[in-house]
Amino acid sequence: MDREERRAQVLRHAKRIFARKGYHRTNVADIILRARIARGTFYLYFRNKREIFEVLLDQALRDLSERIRRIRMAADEPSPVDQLRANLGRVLEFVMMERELTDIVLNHAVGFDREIDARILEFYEQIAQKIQRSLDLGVQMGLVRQCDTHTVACCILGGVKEVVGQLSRRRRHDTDAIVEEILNFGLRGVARPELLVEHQPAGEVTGEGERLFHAAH
Amino acid sequence: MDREERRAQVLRHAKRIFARKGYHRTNVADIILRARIARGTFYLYFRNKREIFEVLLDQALRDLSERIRRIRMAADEPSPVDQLRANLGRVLEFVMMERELTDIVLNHAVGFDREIDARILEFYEQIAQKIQRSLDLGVQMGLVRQCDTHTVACCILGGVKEVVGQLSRRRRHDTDAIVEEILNFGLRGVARPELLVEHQPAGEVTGEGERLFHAAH
Amino acid sequence: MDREERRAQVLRHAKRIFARKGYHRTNVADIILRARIARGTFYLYFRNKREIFEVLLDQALRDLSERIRRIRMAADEPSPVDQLRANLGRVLEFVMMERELTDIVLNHAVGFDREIDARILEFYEQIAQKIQRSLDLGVQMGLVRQCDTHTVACCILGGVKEVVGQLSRRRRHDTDAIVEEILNFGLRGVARPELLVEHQPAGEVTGEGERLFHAAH
Amino acid sequence: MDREERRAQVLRHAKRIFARKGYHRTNVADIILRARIARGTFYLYFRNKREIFEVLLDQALRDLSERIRRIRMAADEPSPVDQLRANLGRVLEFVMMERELTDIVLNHAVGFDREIDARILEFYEQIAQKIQRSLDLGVQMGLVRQCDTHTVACCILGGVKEVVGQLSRRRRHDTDAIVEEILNFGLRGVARPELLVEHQPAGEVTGEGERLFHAAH
DNA sequence: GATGAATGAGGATTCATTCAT
DNA sequence: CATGAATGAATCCTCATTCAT
Repeated sequence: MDREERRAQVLRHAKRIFARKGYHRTNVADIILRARIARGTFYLYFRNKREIFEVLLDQALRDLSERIRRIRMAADEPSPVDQLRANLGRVLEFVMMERELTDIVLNHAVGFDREIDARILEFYEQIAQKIQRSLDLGVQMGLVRQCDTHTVACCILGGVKEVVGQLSRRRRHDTDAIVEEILNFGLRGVARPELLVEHQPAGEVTGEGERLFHAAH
Repeated sequence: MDREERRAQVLRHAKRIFARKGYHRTNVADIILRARIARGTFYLYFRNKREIFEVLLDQALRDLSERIRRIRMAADEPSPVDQLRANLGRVLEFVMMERELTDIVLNHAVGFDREIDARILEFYEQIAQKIQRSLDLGVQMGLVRQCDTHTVACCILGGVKEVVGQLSRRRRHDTDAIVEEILNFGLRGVARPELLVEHQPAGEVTGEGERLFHAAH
Repeated sequence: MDREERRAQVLRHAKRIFARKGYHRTNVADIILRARIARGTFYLYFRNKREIFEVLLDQALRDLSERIRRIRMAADEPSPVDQLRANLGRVLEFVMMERELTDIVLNHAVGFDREIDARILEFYEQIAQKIQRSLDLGVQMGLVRQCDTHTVACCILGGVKEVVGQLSRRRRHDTDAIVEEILNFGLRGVARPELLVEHQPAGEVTGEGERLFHAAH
Repeated sequence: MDREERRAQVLRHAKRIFARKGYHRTNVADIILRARIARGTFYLYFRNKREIFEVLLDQALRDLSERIRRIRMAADEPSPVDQLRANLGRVLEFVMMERELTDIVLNHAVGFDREIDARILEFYEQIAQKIQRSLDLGVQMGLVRQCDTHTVACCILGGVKEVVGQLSRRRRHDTDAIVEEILNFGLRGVARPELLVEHQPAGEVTGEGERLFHAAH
């Protein structure tokens, strides 16, 4: 077997175990047992237990980072809302595909080690900043109401994290609806209220979302 | 020294250490060193390392639970929004007072042990349910828009958790403003849009919040 | 409460616990719990855990020693067989009365500590010697057949120990019959054969024992 | 070094130490020091301290059990007395070869742990039963006098145990004579008296044994 | 490269004994 | 005398990592 292939195989097994038991309760013994390799072989591919965990973590963080793209306001881009929707969709797609990695990022990598803690914190910090910058832009453009964009960005990030945690735990697959629900909640939370209702008949409830989401066009 | 006093003293020290280093990296040696007691003395007050952690965790969960009260609709109660505000205020007050416990609940108690994991999950689950029930009630009363209240409840819970995490990390104290910010974001996210803007001049932004928050009166 | 009385009370409780769990598995905590005294009080009456055990052991060894009397051949003494019978009877009486002490002497005091091991070994050694001397005397008097009296003495001692162990474990009380049985077995094992059968009709079996036991008169 | 070889080596050292100091006073440190292995290596071969002790105990009990064979009455078998002699010989051979194991079975395994206590008790119980069954058979065949075979079996077992204990402590090697002595004592203790003396001249003492022992032919 | 036996530092827990009140 | 909180040495066991084959 090719070196990279074997390494990937070990990573695959480790991922499942770390996700299930967390870093501390996972032994090297667990990993080599599942990966069907010898103790020494493990150390041929990874410097130590910590490294294999970091590789997995980095992989997840990098992938997630790529899935969350900056909102662009160019004329040839989709509407900001559509860009948000696409971001959210990609994140949830990752979650559904990589439940184990999600679990690791979300739960098992905190309170672990100064350095790794810091790395995760920084990752979330970056996302929060991306969100905050988008909000600031929205305010400038008259789409987002005046608010403490830092706190609101946290709220949004936290909301997504919590829903993501739920999803990774449950076997639900109706991600599109959930994306819509989060988007709806978040946008209403930040939108300037004038953009939400216009000449709307009392009973009609479902249609409004669509209007909001496309109001920026 | 009185028994309870001594026990509390040990707990106090353990709390700081667990918060800083997490359960696994904290030794009994660390705790007894800080608490200035002998090895055996520790085991006089706690069956084992796990127990002292559980005591701290339970203490936090119980305290937090008490701070989050069910929204009541009786005539002699404050408005629902005021009740929400009070809940949030009490939670943030706890966070500021008990940064270490907050840290433990938020970060260090997950991926630890099936049983403790389950206990924390259940705690959050209960809060999510409280939120969801409030939302359901709001929908019935025509205050909250039609939505997937489960997902939205998750979003709200997650938002609060994230902000709380931020707060426990930083030395900020403007909690009242933050409470207001979260409330504002959350309420707008769920309120029926008609309740948000009524005959409002375009420029006026700040006044609208107040109206919303007291709309239920 | 009087000092000696209290000491005796603690000893009584310790005896039961040592018998049931042995020295090593018995904690000072067990003893003070049962005796309803404080930790420090224990050390007021006994230097340490070992001492209380030794007191019990010595008590048992001394009592037993007194119950096993040297066989005397004076004209005004009962027959040697009756003296043996009386010895055995007294030993079994002790066993039935002091099951716990018996248990301690028999089982829980070996492999414990060089010194205590030696003391017990010496005790048994002394009894074996008493038996051996009696046998030697019997040989001289023409009652006992030629044999390796040391080995035979061991056999006899061991036989009694084993039966005693059985008795202390079970709730049987027919000690007299057992005394007779042991005596019968042992005497036949050592008696000169001529003394066992004399002009005896083939079928008669039960009577012979009596003749043997009183043959020395 | 081969796995089994290494394991055996550790067992060999542990055997000596357990025999000398007993279970409780023996540390794992003692064992690994003697066996010249690292702490962890010990736990590679044995789950814990208790297990290595049990392995040794079981080994002894199994070996001993195999050395004590049921007395068979078939025409092509040696005489019952010869079978007894062979059994005794094999037991004493074991004792001389495996003094340490003998010591463990005899002394260091009692009052240790409910389960192990029970196992040893059961072992002796089984031997006692074997003896008792042989006695019952002897009674049926008219070789053994009427008696409480249970008690007598205990006497015989105890006698052997005591002699065995003596042997394992001392450096004697004249086992054949001792076997003969025990046999002689035991057989006389149980034999029907008519079988012991027949037309025997007064002075002749040594010959009688032979006759008895071969009477069953 | 692959193996897995060996290592030993590290950490949790117990319990006999002391001593201030 | 009596108490029981405090002590800390002793001991078992785990597990990440190394290294000779």
